Amino acid sequence: MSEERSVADIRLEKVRRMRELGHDPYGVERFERSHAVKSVLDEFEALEGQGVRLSGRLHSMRQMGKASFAHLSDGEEKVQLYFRKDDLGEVGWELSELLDIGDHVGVEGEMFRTKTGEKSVHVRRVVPMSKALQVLPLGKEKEGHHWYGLSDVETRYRHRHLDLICNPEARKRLLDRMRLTAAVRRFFDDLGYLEVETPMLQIEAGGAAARAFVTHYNAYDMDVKLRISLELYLKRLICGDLPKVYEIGRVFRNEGVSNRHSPEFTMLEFYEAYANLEDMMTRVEDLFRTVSMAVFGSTEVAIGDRRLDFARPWHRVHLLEEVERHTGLTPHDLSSLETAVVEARRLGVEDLATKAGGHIDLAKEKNLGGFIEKLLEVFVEPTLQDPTFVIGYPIETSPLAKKVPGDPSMTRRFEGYVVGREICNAFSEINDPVDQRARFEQQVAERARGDDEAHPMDEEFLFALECGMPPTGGCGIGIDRLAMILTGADHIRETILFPTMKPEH
RNA sequence: GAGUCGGUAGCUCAGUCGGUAGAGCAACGCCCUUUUAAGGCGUGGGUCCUGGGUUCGAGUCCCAGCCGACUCACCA
Repeated sequence: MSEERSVADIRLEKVRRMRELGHDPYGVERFERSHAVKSVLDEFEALEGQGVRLSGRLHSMRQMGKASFAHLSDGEEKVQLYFRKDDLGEVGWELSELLDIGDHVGVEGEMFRTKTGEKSVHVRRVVPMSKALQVLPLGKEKEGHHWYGLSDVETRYRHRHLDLICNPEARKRLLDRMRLTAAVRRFFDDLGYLEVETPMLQIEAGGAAARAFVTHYNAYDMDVKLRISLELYLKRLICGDLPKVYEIGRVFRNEGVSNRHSPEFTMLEFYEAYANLEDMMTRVEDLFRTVSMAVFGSTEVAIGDRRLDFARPWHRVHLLEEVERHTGLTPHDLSSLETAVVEARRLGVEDLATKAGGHIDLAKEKNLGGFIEKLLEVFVEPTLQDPTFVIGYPIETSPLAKKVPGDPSMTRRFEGYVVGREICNAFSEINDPVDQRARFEQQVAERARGDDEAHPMDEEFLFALECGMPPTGGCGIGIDRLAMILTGADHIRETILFPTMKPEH
């Protein structure tokens, strides 16, 4: 017995047999189809009895003597194929008998309905175009139930092609994400923005508070870092009198992973000269409306158990007012870390945080700005279900944003929230080189005190500012998270084709 | 980084008290010219994640490690 033959051996034998019959599946270079599968189903009434040419992958097979049935998928829809020995001739029939689930084929035949009413192709010619040497997790299904599939998430991420073949929901979500990116591009192109590309390898990675990946540049024998944001180079282009620029690109942050964090993720940043914070809000509102229309065909999107309508303007609230509303801490209480901690103790903020499902340890708070953002995160964020802009962020955590006139502790910065999740970060950019230098110096001092995520000094950027930058509004949006929210994904990896994974062994 | 849970056939999973490794789908052979979870008869298939240990005997118990999931911490 030859029971030790592997599936691959058996299928390679079938390839040899096909070649003996005069057809080399791997020799085929092209096959011109007349229709997409979806269109032969949609236009069936007009096509019934007409010849069609289709191509795709076999998802199921039912052989029954001198006839057989199969389902062909072109990635979008599936249609049934009907093979009959009498109609295919000896060679054609034998070729069809050598087919397996997973093979790519082209077929020629006419549309008809079977006894049970299924729209099908009565195949007159079959052209095998590649053989699946591996067993694919495909097979039988009926009315939503299926007797195959790939649910192990590790396998789905490591072998994403199998996920794309077998799991229509995963496939749709990933495709939606790609269409979303395309819609974002179209949005900015239509507004007259210029799409640019800036360096990924940098001597010092700046523009955000994060740890960078380090790699080595052999030619210059020096270590370089992978970018953690797009910000500083894009603003240097604003300084170069490119008044509207955007970039969609990968940034890298050497930090922990979670369902909302991937070490490499796709950032959108856009900058517009002579525009301010309020203009950026308008841009974000327009962007969400346009993108949801382009991807989902509606400005109304169901997210979890909520229906959001991006046709409506977003709520606008002020950070300190919201914090006061939820904690009782007044702007005056929050004028210094010391008084803030005293007042927070008096109000029992730690217990309130626990009740709200968060955690605050007053003894651990190091600076006022960080504490305020912590309060925002624990008490305010969960309440921001409808699209909302939170305006006015503390200066310590906003080293690239203009100060609020008359209030040197606050900046002209906002973040946008949807279903309690932060989705964008924007500000009126600092264009005063003296102010910017002072902010960097503050950051460098933080770094010296052990904060390895503080911004480094960037003399090149400062030089550009010194040459004159117009007033500018800027905004950053994490594309993966945007896709997560809009497609209802519970893990960021569901929106990334090939998420970072440790090697299997 | 910490805690909890998981890893058994190509896929989805079961495996009792420690006693010969199981099912469905997929695969292979035969029959079957409108089936659709096609059907009938038959067959093969395992590094039970890895390495140690306990035991007459380990998929099962113990220890260590690897990979993953979830929760938490940092971050967007």
